[in-house]
Amino acid sequence: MATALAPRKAPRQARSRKTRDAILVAAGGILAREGLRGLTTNHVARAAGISIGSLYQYYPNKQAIIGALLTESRAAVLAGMEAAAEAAADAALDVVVCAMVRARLRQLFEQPGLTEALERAEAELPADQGLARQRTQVQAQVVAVLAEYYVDDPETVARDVLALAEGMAHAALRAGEAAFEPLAQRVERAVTGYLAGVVPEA
Amino acid sequence: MATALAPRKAPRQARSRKTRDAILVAAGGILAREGLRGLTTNHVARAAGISIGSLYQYYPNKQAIIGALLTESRAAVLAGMEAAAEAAADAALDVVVCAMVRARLRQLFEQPGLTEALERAEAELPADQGLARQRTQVQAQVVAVLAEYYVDDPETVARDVLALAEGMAHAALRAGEAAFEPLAQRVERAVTGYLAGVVPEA
Amino acid sequence: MATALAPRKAPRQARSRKTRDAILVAAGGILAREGLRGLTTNHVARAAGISIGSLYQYYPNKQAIIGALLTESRAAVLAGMEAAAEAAADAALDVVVCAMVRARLRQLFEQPGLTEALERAEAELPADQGLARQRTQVQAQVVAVLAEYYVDDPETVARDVLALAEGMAHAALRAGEAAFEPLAQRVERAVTGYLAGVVPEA
Amino acid sequence: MATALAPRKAPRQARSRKTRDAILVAAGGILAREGLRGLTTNHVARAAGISIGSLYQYYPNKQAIIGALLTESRAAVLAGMEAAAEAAADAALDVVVCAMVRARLRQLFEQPGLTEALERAEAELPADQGLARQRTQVQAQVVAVLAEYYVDDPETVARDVLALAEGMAHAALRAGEAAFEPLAQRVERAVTGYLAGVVPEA
DNA sequence: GATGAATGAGAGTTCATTCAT
DNA sequence: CATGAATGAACTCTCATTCAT
Repeated sequence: MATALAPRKAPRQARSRKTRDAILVAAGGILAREGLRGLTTNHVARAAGISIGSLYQYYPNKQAIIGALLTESRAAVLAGMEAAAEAAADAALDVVVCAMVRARLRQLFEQPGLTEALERAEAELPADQGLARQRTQVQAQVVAVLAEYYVDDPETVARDVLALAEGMAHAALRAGEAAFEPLAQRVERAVTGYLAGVVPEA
Repeated sequence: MATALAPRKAPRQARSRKTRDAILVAAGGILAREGLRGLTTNHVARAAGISIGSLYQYYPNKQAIIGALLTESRAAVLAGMEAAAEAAADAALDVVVCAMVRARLRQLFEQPGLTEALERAEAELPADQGLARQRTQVQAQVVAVLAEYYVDDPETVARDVLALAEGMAHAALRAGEAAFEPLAQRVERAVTGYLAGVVPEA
Repeated sequence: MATALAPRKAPRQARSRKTRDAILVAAGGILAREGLRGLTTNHVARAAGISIGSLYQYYPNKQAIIGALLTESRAAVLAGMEAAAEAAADAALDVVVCAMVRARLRQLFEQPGLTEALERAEAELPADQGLARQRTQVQAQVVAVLAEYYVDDPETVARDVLALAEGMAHAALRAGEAAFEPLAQRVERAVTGYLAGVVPEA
Repeated sequence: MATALAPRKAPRQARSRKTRDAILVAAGGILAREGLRGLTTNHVARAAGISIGSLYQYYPNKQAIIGALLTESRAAVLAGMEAAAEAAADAALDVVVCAMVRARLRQLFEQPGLTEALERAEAELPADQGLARQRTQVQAQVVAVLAEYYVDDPETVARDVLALAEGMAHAALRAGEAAFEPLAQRVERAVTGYLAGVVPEA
């Protein structure tokens, strides 16, 4: 009964995969530039250089496109954060967390506007289990690290850290900041300050 | 082409003002409960207990309603933050800033969902000068305080502080947190930590 | 979850009622002339001399229009058959039944094509309780009479009688027969013949 | 404008004929199960285990498939009725007619749903000469018998008899009757009764 | 011949907005 | 001023049909 959010056909052939990706790229661009209001299926199809019928061969409905965009976006964060966590393994807690946060920030900077628009879009979407799970996974990755350091209430801490970083990044991007490093350092200050009251004395 | 966002007529008469407010209350409730998707003009009119025709006597279009809601919301923050700043006058920088941030947080908690939905709505609206100015004013109030303490680049600092607080609050509310004080203290930790690297030794 | 088939608003004002009826008349005409394929909402609106938006103020969806048409059609049969049954009260069984059948036939002749098209349309519609109940009522009226005469298995008999009459009428109309009486008499012959093997000796 | 309803190529090769039949079987099944609404060309192709492109190699359009289904169905009736008529040759008029009617009923019972759906489908199709002729042939076969017995207006009688039988059968099937014989006997009663007023004393 | 990706006209439906009453 | 019926552009999605591979 719940609308399927899964893409429609597995892209076995190279051409198919290209079309599928072209749709996502087009949709992402529109979403970032014009917001959810501008994201009409016809508009996406035109921007992707395909017909509306083709679009619906790849995605069963508009939500599925947004869902795929979200999935892709979150997979990228997850991958980035995982890599960062591994690279910083065995460092102090705040160092590891900051590394993960940086990975997240980098993504926000690479697709300015898109991530924010996507999250706004998700809020307007009917609730979907798959998407909810994905949203949790990003946080869960931070939780895992925090747990290793015996941080109390790691869920809340992870949520706080990610939320403050994202909040700052969105505001900075909206204000026109283009440089990554200065923002990253300011975020790190906030994160470190926040964590100072959380880390057990070890 | 630029649609006027100003309300249509000055509410000189008491009845007019009441109707105007009823529209905003109805719209705000719907926005908080059902998101931008559920906010249709007919729906608002019905919820406000008036006809669709009357609604358009008070607001020239849907955007104007959202604009009024945003204006109202921001006026409340401004008032709250101003009061907080005065009450904490002459205290240490972080104390004053935290007091202002608390005022902001309190508003977010009082209308959970609405503020967030309102901001999402604003992002989807065509850019409007008036609203942009308002957004700046909230930040400007913090900037004014920071400047008194000779903080460097007060615009960025103000933006950062507000953004991290709002980010954390939204995440907490979405996660179902209902208690104000715990969140406020966590936010203060982040703000204080962030500010520590900013305050001149003076 | 099941699509509502009920009309949207009660037509209190005369104008409203007129529009509602105009929609049904237009839809009925199209259905009779062009079949379900030709029955598009835009087509109906145009034929009714209203805008598509207005159409949807009166009926929540296309099915509801078909449903209303069916309801109207069945109400007419029911009324006609009831009147016929009363007028023929106390007559012999076959006389009463034939009177009812005639009432049914008369309706089929008055709106040639429509009844048939409506039934075809109903078959393509998702099952709806309300409609199913209505369909039963026509038969139930015959059952009631048969029961009074102690006919065995009145449900089957009623179904048979109505079905043979309708089958003959549809075929006759499709073949271009325009005169009512000759057909009615042929149907009566079949009905009487059929009933002869059914009536208890009394 | 008049779309050709004839199949596209003569099935000279065995494989061709098999594919052609597979298409019809698939289409017939879908039509019986899901009605005209469910009968999409892509759906048929998938159910037949071929590609949509291949489907269009065998039938020039969707109507042609329905047309072929109707042709097949009617050929079967014709054959059945012819055999029945021969087997009952020289019997009394009503015996012969009833035998033919039984043949028709048997077909309806063998493919419950399909024949009815097929007839509904035909009514929604644009009028086609070929199909109209076929429809006449079934009737013509009864006419031929009636004529032998010097029945007056044999066309009308044939139409009536077939129509009442089909009407009763469709209603019975829709009501869930599964047994053939009881229905057949009821139909025979109606037919015999009807014919009683028709046969010349001769 | 077979395939299935691609096409696009057109269907159902919504909703901001207007205007006669 | 209030009402709410009416409007129609715009949106999502389907499906018969084509055509390059």
